[in-house]
Amino acid sequence: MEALFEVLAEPSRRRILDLLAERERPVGELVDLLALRQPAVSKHLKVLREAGLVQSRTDAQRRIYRISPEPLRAVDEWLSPFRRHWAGASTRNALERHLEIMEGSDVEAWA
Amino acid sequence: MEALFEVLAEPSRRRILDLLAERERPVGELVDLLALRQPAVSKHLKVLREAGLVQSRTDAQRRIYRISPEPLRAVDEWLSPFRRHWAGASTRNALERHLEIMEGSDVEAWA
DNA sequence: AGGGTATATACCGTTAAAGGAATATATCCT
DNA sequence: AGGATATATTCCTTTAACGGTATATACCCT
Repeated sequence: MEALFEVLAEPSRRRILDLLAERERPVGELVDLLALRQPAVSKHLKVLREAGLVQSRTDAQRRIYRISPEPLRAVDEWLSPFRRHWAGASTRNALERHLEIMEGSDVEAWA
Repeated sequence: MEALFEVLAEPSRRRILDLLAERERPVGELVDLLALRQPAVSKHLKVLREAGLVQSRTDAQRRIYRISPEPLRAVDEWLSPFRRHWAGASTRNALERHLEIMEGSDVEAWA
């Protein structure tokens, strides 16, 4: 597996990214922080590495992982077309409400 | 299934969202545009509905679907900690893109 | 009422991801 | 060299997502 969104679909992998966004960490530290055994963490790290989301460097027997967030730009870009839609009720401005009314949107009809 | 990122992990579901970001569409139109049978499309739409990512309204026998992108804000927010790491000049571009799209955004307020 | 169209649901088979235990690999230290 | 530590890999089992076919449901029209 290596499709970006599928890599991010795994909660533990997102958690690892969150933890590495704070600071770089060795595998053992991630094992302590996640409710997973070391092999599971190593496997998630492998997936993240192959997706280009993390990098590792060697420190004696340890591998120190750090974030490599470049690929996340793709997620940001994918969101772009939706940003224009998600001006929600609290943030939508008067003009938008006005236009919506003038277009005759039947809000009730939408489940 | 209903965890947001897992919903988005499915390529066909993202494609549906892309298509609905352009305009609302009935199920049959999505079936024509995707390389999937109608039941598969309906199932993806169900998942998207339960995730709050689409809404449907009835038009005779047809169901017209449209985007309901509020949940995607969570993805945008999840990305926040990583934007700090998108180093260099392009970070500024991403920020500008972001602000540019947000309605009523006041650039001063982001200083 | 009955046939046609549009969509949803039920059921099934296939496939793959995820985690654990065991083991391999690499490095350190004495 | 040999043992200890840290991480990666292999193998196995379980679980669930996905797509297909068949069928149910809803609405239209004559």
